Parts: sequence; C-alpha cells; structure tokens
Amino acid sequence: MADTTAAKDDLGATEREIITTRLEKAEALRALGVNPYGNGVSPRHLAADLQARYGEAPTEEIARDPGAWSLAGRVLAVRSFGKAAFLKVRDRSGELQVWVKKDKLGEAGFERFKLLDVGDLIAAEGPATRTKTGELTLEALSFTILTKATRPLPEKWHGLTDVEQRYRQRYVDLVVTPGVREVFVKRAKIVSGIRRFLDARGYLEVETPTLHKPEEAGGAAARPFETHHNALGLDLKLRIATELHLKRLIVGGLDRVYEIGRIWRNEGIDRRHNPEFTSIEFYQAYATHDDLMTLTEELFQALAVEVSGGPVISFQGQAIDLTPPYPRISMVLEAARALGLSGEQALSGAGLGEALARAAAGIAEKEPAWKLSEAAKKSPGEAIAVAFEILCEPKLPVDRPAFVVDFPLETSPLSRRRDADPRLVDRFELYVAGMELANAFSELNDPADQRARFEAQVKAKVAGDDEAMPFDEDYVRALEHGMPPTAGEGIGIDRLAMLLTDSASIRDVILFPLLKPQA
RNA sequence: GAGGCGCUAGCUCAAUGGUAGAGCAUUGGCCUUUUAAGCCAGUGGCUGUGGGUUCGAGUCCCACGCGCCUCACCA
Repeated sequence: MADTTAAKDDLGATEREIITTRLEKAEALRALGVNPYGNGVSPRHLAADLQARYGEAPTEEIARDPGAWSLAGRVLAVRSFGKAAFLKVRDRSGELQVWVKKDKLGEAGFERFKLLDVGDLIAAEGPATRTKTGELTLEALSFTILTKATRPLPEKWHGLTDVEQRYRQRYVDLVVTPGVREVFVKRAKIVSGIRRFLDARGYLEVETPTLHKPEEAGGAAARPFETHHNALGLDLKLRIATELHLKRLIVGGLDRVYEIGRIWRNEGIDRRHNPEFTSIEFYQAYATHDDLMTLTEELFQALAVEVSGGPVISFQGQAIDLTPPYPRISMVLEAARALGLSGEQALSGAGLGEALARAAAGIAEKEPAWKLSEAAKKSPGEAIAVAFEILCEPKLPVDRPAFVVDFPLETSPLSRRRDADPRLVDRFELYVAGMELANAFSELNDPADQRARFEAQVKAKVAGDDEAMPFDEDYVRALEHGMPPTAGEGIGIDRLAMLLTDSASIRDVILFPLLKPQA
C-alpha cells in the first residue's frame, strides 16, 4: 500500500500526510500510464539555450520562431490557475519558466499535470514565448512527470537556514539555498584551473599512496588516522601529506610533478579545519623557493581572474588585491623587532628570554602571554616562530596576500638550509585574509642533513611531541641516490576555495563535511 | 578539551511561569498571463532527550545530545 514507506519512518503527522498524499499521486500516475520513476527521456536543450537564443528578443520575433524546445528539470515553484499554471523549473544550466495550459496539453495531459507537486522532476516540450510580464517562457505542448518527489522541500522563501541540516542534507541545500551550487562550481574551476596552470608548465600529475606504513606517515606536523590491512596483518596510517612520495619521484627523474588529493589529519574541527581536506603539492626540480613565490603570485592571480572575474576579490567584507607582487615579510626580523631585538640577537638568543618575558607582560590575554613566556624555554628559532605568530601574524596585511619568509631551521625539518645563514631555511608561507594558504621551500636534498633532522624529530617524539615525524629511512635512501635541487609547495585547496568563494567556513566549501552522528 | 548561544508543525519564526500561535507548504473549493500569485475553508505539536522545582514549565534549575560562535590544537 502507498503509505507503508512513510509509516516506517519517524515522521511527524504533517510530514507523513504530505508523503502519503504524494505516494498516492505516484500511484495515480501509474494508473494513468505514467511511471512516477520513469526514464529514457533526454532533454535536447538547457534553460540557458533558450536564454542564449532569444536574449532580449521581442515577443513578435520569438513568436515567428516555431522552435520546439525540450527541457527537463526540477520544479521549484508552481503558480496555478485551475486550467493553467506557471512553473519555475531548474536544470543544471539555470532556471526557466514553463507555462502549462489545459487547451495545449489536452484533457488527459492536464489530468496528469494535476498530479504534480513542487519538487518533482519533469520534462516539457514546446515553443518559446514571452509572457505579458516579459519573462521568457516555454509553452508546454507536452508535459511529463519524470520523477515523483515524495518528501516536501523547505519553505520557498526562507529555504533551509539551519546550517546543521544544510550540511547533513546537502542534496536539499543544493536545491533550495541560493549560491551553494555556485560555490562548488567555483571550487571545480579552481581545481581545473590549477591543473591547467601546472600542465602548461610541463608538470606531470601523479597519484601516490594514501595508505602509509607507520614510518612513511610524515611530511607534516600532525596526528594521523590509523587503520589496518587485514590480509597483510599490517597497521597503516592515512597520509597527512603527499610530500615524501612526490620527492621520491623527483629523485626518479620526473622533475615536475604534482598531486591533488585528499589528506587526513586526526585533529580538531573548526571553521578552517576538516579532518579530511584536499591539498595540492607540486615539486619542481632545478627551481628555488624564490621561483615558487613568483609562480604562486601568477597562479593566485590567474585563479582569481578565472573564478571571480578579476584580481581584486572580496572576502568577508574585505577587498583583497591578488595582483603581484606580494610583500615579503621576514619572520625573524619582524619577530625580533616586535621583541625590541635585532635579528642577529634573536637568532643567537642574546637577550631573547628577557625580551619574551617583557612581551608576555605587555599582553593582557592569558593564553598568548603564557605561550610567549613558555617560548623562552625553547630554542631561539622556535621562540622566534612563537613570537611571530603571536605578535606579528595579526598585523599581516589584510588587503593583499603576504609571503612570510626567513623561517628558522628548527620549525622546518624538510627544508633546505640557507647557504648564507644555516640557522634559517629557504622557505615561505603565503598568508591571505589571516589564513595560511600555502607553504613552500627549497627542498633539503642532503641525505646526511635529512638523517640528522629525522633524528631530531624522533627525539622530539620521544620527548612527547606526538606531531613529530617518524624516521623515514627509505626516504633518506632515496636522497642518497641524489635528488636534484628542487623547490616544492603545498596549497590548501579548501582554504583557497573559501577565499575565492567568500566562504567563512571550510564546511561551506566541502560538500559533505564531517559532523557527529545525530542522536 | 573550555566558555557562550541555540534547539517549538515538513520549512521559517512567535508565545510575563497560566488553554502552544502565525506565514509558507499541505488538504478541499474558485480561478487560462503568474513572479513569495490571489480569495474562501480545513488539517497539522511528546516544544531535542531525561530528571527536578512548582497548584501549573516551551518558559526556571540540573544532566545529556546535536549544532553554531569564541578559545585551545592545527593547515
């Protein structure tokens, strides 16, 4: 019977009544010879085709054109007049009004039409016309309900505003919330734009393992998800970065490689973090981190133009100009200056402890003050990084991106040492709108140095740093075969999508963000 | 993990501690140029869950669940 499906579910009386009624309509359609879940209908046109064909053409011109247009899509609104109705229909290209009239459809056709509900998927065919109000409209000579929607859509004016439901039922969100579809179209453009950009520069797209043996799960400071392969009896981790495998390919002579792929990090969830996210990492042999700054500027400008229509974007009310060049801001010098020291003093640790204590005393909030004073116990390089984060990061430019350069060695276990100052590495991070969007460096290719850095990581891990990297012996072996001088970069695709779609939360650029199960 | 805010009909929202309401949707009636169509008449509720205070709880208290924001961790 029609209501068995509805009765099984945990529904309120109103919703059950709606579903029951719609199931009865589906049965009524069957009785009239219409399969409420039919197929085999392929529309020959899109809503956008009619707009493109007629544009602002006057009514008389459209009337001269006998064109039989054929559309299919979801009915989003119905304005019914008894023997005629106007439907708002949407397909993947846009929306178009469909005008259904009893005298055009005939008695039988109109009986079938009367079983329509908002939300149903339909196909219609007929000539175009312009209504009295000037709206381009398809006048249906034939009309079919293709798929019966048995659940009601949210209210037509306010739509779905409960963000929890929007994320849990993204299929509804995409139907009723304006702009959601556009965000994901833009996200797709960003990814394809990056591919085109790198492909044009001779890069090869590759895929590396996402299941890592425990010793492989490095390339970043993060805690991994753990899993298990039954047949091999092998504990595995989901990758936290693609870095170490991609650089093995540089050793292998592929020279320019990139991978766009999913990364998993077993950490907190907030506006800028989802446990699984998408990164692009690319590596270019015979390039330096300076080369990558230029390349990054070109890429970001190109993507802004492609996705937003110009280099100046608007993010959360702030105009941001992505036109190169972006300022380079020295982590060491800025942190030192904020502490009242010279860069040399900060790096050598001279007066650093006192300066950190002074700075901590000058901060009202407890947490950052505590972090600053704790930093005095760390190495100068680590202390500089902490001081920069607390004292300088909030002061980075807001109306344009900024490269942070001059990273201390201790914070960068895979980066190449600077020839001019071995306490620093050739590394930069790109900050836009307060978000870290990219991280890049000239790669460390000295296997002995890499071995020492891994050993330091292992020591840190033993000392309690559960984000320190494991010792990847095979990666050192690869370096021993010789990796050409190389620069590499990673970009967070989700954050880039946030930036270019003006989205405040990473959940707004991930189709199905991770949420706790409902009670 | 900590703090703040929220959870009422399918959806969007009301309701001094005193009979849970409206709009949309839905159902029935009228209507062949509407744009959140209109007019008339109906239906629809375990107020997130569980305790407590009270003569009486959507409202006050406690616990729990889910979400959002801020912070911590992090990209």
